[in-house]
Amino acid sequence: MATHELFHTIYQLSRELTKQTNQTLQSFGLYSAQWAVLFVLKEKGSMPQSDLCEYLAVEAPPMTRTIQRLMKQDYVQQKPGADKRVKMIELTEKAKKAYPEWEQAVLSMNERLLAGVPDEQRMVMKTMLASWLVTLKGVSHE
Amino acid sequence: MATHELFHTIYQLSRELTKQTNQTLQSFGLYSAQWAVLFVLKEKGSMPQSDLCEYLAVEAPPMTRTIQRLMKQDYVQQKPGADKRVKMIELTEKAKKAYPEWEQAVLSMNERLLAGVPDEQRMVMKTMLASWLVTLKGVSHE
DNA sequence: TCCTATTAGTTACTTAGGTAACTATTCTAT
DNA sequence: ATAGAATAGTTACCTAAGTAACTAATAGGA
Repeated sequence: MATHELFHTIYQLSRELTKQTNQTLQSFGLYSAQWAVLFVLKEKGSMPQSDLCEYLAVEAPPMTRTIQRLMKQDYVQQKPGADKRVKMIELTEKAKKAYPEWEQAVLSMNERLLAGVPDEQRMVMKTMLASWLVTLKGVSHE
Repeated sequence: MATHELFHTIYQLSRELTKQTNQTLQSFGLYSAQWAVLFVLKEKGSMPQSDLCEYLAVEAPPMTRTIQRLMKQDYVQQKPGADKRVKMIELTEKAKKAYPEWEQAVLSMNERLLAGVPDEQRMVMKTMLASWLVTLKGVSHE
């Protein structure tokens, strides 16, 4: 098969989805990378910065930057952990209050972007891509 | 469905594929964005810079940068078009000579990364993602 | 014809992620 | 108990894409 096309399509999709997410979040003064962090913190609660990296599969430096910006906006705060190296990250009250509005905007955007795709296809894509990603990470990890 | 997961997976996949591509091209002194341009020029021949943008769905500024770097490496040259605004871009002899080696490296990488995925699934993914991308672009275009 | 709108490309600045090199802790093995 | 390895996080610098604002050239309409 022409593997080029598959790779190219995934790349294009990723960029388009990020662009749309940024547009959606623009009115809240947020960007996609920040949203990803806020989403995880909402789901999982307080956690070390390194866990955020692992969860989002992002290296430490970009995470440092994203968190510093979220702190500047008072959406996130850090508390020293028992281990003096780690910084525990958690949502502020301000963020918790604003969160539902953000979530609603993102969810309705997701629905709009997937409007033409039947639920079955969404599931198939999600399953195939996720399992491929797992093997992909596994291969390069060995 | 949990649309978050699908979007997240696509984003992760895109980043992993780009990273692997960069690693593969590293020994040739090339990066993924440059390779994309070289690939299109090889397939389509000489074309205006704006056509390259359209083909790769990239805005003009990043394309300017990528091409300037490719010119510095003597892999690409620009010739003025009949319209004095346009710059026609084409591969140099040096690039044409080196191309097969690059292509071979990328193709074998693609096969390696897709090793665990049966051909049927590759086709299904490609088809679904491509058609989704088209509708996605169409929606935001209107 | 000439004035306006459009198009091609560049420059400046932004978000976003990556690697390398570094500091400061903590863990481990002798 | 301590020296060396591993871990958490930061800083500096890289590729990469985006928008806004700009220049230069072309196209189109009054």
